[in-house]
Amino acid sequence: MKQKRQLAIKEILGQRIIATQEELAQALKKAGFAVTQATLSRDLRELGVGRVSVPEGPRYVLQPENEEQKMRAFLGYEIEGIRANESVVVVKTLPGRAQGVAEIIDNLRHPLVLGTLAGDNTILVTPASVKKIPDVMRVIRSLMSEQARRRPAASS
Amino acid sequence: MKQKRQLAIKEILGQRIIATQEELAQALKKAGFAVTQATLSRDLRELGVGRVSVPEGPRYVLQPENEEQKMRAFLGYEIEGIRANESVVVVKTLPGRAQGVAEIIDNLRHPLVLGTLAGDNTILVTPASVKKIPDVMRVIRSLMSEQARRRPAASS
DNA sequence: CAAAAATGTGAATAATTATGCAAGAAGAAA
DNA sequence: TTTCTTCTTGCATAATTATTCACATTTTTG
Repeated sequence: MKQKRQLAIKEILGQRIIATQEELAQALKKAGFAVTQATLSRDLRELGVGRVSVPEGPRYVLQPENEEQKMRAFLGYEIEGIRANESVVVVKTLPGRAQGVAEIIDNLRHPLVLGTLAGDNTILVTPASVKKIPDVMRVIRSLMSEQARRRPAASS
Repeated sequence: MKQKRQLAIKEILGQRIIATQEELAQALKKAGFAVTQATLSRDLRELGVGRVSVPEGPRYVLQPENEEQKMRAFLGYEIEGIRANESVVVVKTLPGRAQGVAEIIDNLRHPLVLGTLAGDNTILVTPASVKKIPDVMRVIRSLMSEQARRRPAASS
């Protein structure tokens, strides 16, 4: 039921203007989904729906999948490998993609990552501490995990 | 002062993660702007800043309203169709719009797209691999997604 | 200049959202 | 089936946001 309800939420938000979760609850009720505001709060979080205020008042909006999210969807393809020595982590990417991937890593603002330096197909990731290198590698790998089930990249 | 403060708000939101208006007030205070939550509520509305909840909790996000997105808003109208054979993807556009649309596709610098060649109303998109053709088509279709949503799909 | 209108703000509070907790449902394991 | 997890959800309430009211300041108008 949850899944269908969340689909219904997207449809409703795409159609009419919803200002509050209570209002959304009303609309859902008419569509055959009776839930409380608490559940909607959770649904909206899971859906990544945003709430923006405009002069006419607040309203919920489907967040347009932003550039970074789209980029992230392809990290699995772009990252060729992750290695490390005693002091830094090195990420190998497809040719010319290092800048883009580094950008995404930077934007994570992960406390364990001090910063990145990107060349053409290589990124140098500086960990907050050399002791955290395994953790940093895990973090970067986790970026690819979503894509793990897709077929491995085969180059032309 | 108000104008400078709102500029500062944008900067802060672009830099770090802000979960609440109180938190934003703190950050602003350090930047030399002492205001209350009430004022920030108004500022955020005027700025059109959004608040989205993610698994880690709520956070404020600058709503993307940039030029490219506006361009993309027209893509749905400009793209007439997307087809492919065993080796290339062909995008049909409105007369004279192929160059413009190809430009946008190029700017994606998507790893799965080697390059484009645009005529008057036809674009030839070369995929990184013929095996990736379905993915490439998906990518291009996703550019139109904003429009696709307006067409309410019948659902279960 | 004086009066009137518009603007900006804080304090208090109304409105709304997020969450801790507990309970029921649906599976998974034995 | 029984037991143990894992999900979902509602209730109550904590946390947060939006708004009303009052007041001060600035801007506009006559």
